[in-house]
Amino acid sequence: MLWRPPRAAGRPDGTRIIRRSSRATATRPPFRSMQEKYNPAEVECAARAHWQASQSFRAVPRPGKPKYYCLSMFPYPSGKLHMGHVRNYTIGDVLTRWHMMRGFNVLQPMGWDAFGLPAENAAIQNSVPPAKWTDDNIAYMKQQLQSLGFAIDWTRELATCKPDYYKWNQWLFLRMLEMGIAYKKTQVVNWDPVDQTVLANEQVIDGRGWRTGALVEKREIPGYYLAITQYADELLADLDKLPGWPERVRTMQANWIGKSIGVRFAFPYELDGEPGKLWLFTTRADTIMGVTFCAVAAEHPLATRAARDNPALATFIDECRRGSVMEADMATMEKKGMPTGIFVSHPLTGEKVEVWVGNYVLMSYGEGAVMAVPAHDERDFGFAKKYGLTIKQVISVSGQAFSTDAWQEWYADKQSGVCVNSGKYDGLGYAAAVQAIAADLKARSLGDTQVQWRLRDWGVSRQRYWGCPIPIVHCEACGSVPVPDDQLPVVLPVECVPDGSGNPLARLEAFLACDCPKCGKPARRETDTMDTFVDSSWYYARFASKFAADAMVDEETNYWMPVDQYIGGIEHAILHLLYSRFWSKVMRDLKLVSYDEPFAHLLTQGMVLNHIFSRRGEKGGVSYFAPDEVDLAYDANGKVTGATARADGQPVNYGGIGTMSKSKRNGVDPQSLIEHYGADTARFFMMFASPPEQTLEWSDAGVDGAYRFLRRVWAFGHLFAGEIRTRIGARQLATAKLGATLAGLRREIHLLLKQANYDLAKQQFNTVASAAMKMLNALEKAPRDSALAAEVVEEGLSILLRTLSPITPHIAHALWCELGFGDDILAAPWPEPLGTALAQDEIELVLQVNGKLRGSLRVAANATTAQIEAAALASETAQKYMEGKPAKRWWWCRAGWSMSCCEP
RNA sequence: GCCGGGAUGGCGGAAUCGGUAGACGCAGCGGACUCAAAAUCCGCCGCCCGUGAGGGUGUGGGGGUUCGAGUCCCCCUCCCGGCACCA
Repeated sequence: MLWRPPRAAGRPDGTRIIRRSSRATATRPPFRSMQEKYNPAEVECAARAHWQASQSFRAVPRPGKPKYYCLSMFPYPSGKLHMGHVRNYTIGDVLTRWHMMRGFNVLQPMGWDAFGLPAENAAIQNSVPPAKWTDDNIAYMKQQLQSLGFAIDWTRELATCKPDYYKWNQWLFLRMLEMGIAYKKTQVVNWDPVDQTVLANEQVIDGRGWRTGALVEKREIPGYYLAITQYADELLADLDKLPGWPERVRTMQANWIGKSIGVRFAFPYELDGEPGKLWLFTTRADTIMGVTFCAVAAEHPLATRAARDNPALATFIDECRRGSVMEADMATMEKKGMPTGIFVSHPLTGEKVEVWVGNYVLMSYGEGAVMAVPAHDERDFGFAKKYGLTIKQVISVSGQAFSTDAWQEWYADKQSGVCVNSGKYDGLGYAAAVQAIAADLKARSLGDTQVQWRLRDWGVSRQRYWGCPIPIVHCEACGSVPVPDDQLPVVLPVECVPDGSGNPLARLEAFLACDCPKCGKPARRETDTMDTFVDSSWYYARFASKFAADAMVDEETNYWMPVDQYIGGIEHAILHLLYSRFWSKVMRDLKLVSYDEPFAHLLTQGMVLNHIFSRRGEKGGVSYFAPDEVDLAYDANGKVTGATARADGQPVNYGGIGTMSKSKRNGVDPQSLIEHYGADTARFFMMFASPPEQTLEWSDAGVDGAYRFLRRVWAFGHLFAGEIRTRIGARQLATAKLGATLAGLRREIHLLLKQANYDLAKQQFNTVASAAMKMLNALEKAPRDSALAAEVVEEGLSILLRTLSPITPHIAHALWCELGFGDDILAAPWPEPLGTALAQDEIELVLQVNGKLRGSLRVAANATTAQIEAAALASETAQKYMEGKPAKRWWWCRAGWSMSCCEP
């Protein structure tokens, strides 16, 4: 869809900015024709028309210019833009435009993460096909994005729900099957027994299905996995290749991958006359002599066997099946267990150890069994206390007394403990004990050291309709057969309307029926679709490519990739970013791309919050009030003392601050903001209110302040055009000697510019906005009575407009043209502070005595240390606070100012 | 529960390498302009004591290092993100 101005104002050719007054002033220079009042709608319309006409954001490879690929996480088309999007994309746009002005060849694309659950929920609610709902949302949100003036190359737009995109999900999945990376095994899912359907974790509320209220069960079904663990070593090691990522994200990923070296070993047993081995893994082999029981998962073969002739245990195992599969729930739920009556032998002592079934042991993790050392593991300790099991101390820390009464932190200490009650291992520390015990287990062929990863393989099968079909055909004779490349894509039918009771694909004969690619006989298609994280694992590479019909990516990808700056929410710190890194490495191993890591620099932006107001209803329910439906009362200090609903004047409760959400009614619609104030105000407030990585609190008053500032910028431009600019004669600023006032003003502007440039490099945009405000404050107070003064102001204004332009591009563009600085501010060079402007004759020093601030001192900028010390000692401050004693020590701090100190 | 992060006036936040805490903005208070209002402009604004000059105190709480700590170290509290099927 082509860009269309939302209103009729302005001309699409973009050659002139303001039309209304142009007839009366047609013969004057353009800067004299500008309107006195800031009219954001006109200004923004015209600026966008200019960018559209000159194809300003079309990105093509240009050898010889440094490239900059700036990518914001693409949105899920949920209906309309929310403030989080506005914030995310404004950050990206500021970086994009800043780099454009600094001579980079910039690519900033945009697209749609278009498969996912909300489309199915909307279908259930409104009986709209997910495809239609999604397409409508994309059209609306695209128009919203365009009205915000982002410097996006829309020729590269893509949506992951379109066959020309997801074909390549399927194609790469088939390559992964060939490589042995994709494979099939059972997975545990949430099962709603009433709707007979698999539920997502978010559809399980307090252990019940969201629609039916039925108790959710765990169910094992087959599914496809991607062996991300084959890349675990590289994913961990390559974190060191990402210095442009926040330290905390790298730490989170490293912990998630979770490399640990431990011991995998077995407890031998004999059951039903057959010998067997209970395998398990531990990182605390040094405590092996303290094992008093073992625990297995409810689905473990030993548990199943024991339940055969133990109805109580069978009931307990059944109970374990109910409940959520989420790790957070598993970790916080009450630990329960039951003995199986089966005993295994301790691999080193031969002692009999009983096997229990524990609801906290996961079959899908490790071997589905754990050794229990109640004395040195907090969870085992609680479990043993609850069921009266033996607690045997085998680690001691000198000076600490062990007691089974209560758990103490040091019981689990690896650093300072040594083995006790452990026979030949007594006295050994952690590392030595693990080594000795592993060697002994190996000698008995009952175990060995093993590297263990916390990271699990990525289950990609989803029993849902609105996703990318998994390209597999099920044939009675041939089994699961991959769809041949020349039959791709397997197209998802777009007319289905899910109703919440299972996947509609499973009932759609037109989709299901097919011929087996191998034997040609009638067969059935796989109805599972792929996790939507697959879609978002490689979209950045497609953006950088020419969208070829016959290739996943082409050569151009290697020009733009890796992404120089990736921007998105901190909530994606682990899964999306890890999956993308993994997918990139697979593509690299297939020689599709030439990079190891997809994202060179990462900026994780904080969430957008707003105030929450509520009132408890007569029946006990809580109703929420939107912030604009509430009046606040203040005390004399400006502190909020209460709130009342505008509708009825009755008090409402202030519920603090929280993420914007529909249910709390505290969301702010970007659309109304844009219509009311314009995109520049929205963008400026977003950048000014807090630094990108922190949460941002919404404030209507703050938005007003941003709007007020932009009006002042406009008014100053008008003043400059009418009064100041006419004073400028022969250009003399480069050579003239400025008086103290003008030199001070010029120095202030250049100092602010220096700070703004520093902060841009740090990606701290709130202080860039604040520097622009300070520049305007200085310019408004500036003398303007001479040609030289006018020239200083002109220079300052040109710096201000350029500093502002990445944040508020429309108004900066309009004023730049109107005031005669040039045709296109995007083509103007980014300003740099001048040494001559920053120089000063005198500097102010601060005096501290014993670390306390006591006074200040002005000295010549070129004064020597000795001169400054002499002046400091002679100062009133020294007389008063040093009581005539000589300074014992001096400290000199940062350049530009310093301080001194004496000790008593 | 585990992993990661955060806490500075009435509010959002600033303080670049351990060196003037509170820049900039919002809210509030006082004033100018106006018939009036809006808009705009000027001034004040951490807390306590003091008429004032000035003094003390202060960056979630407790301890420590240092001439000097919002910043570094240890302990604690509260809040937020993630926990593998929300995206």
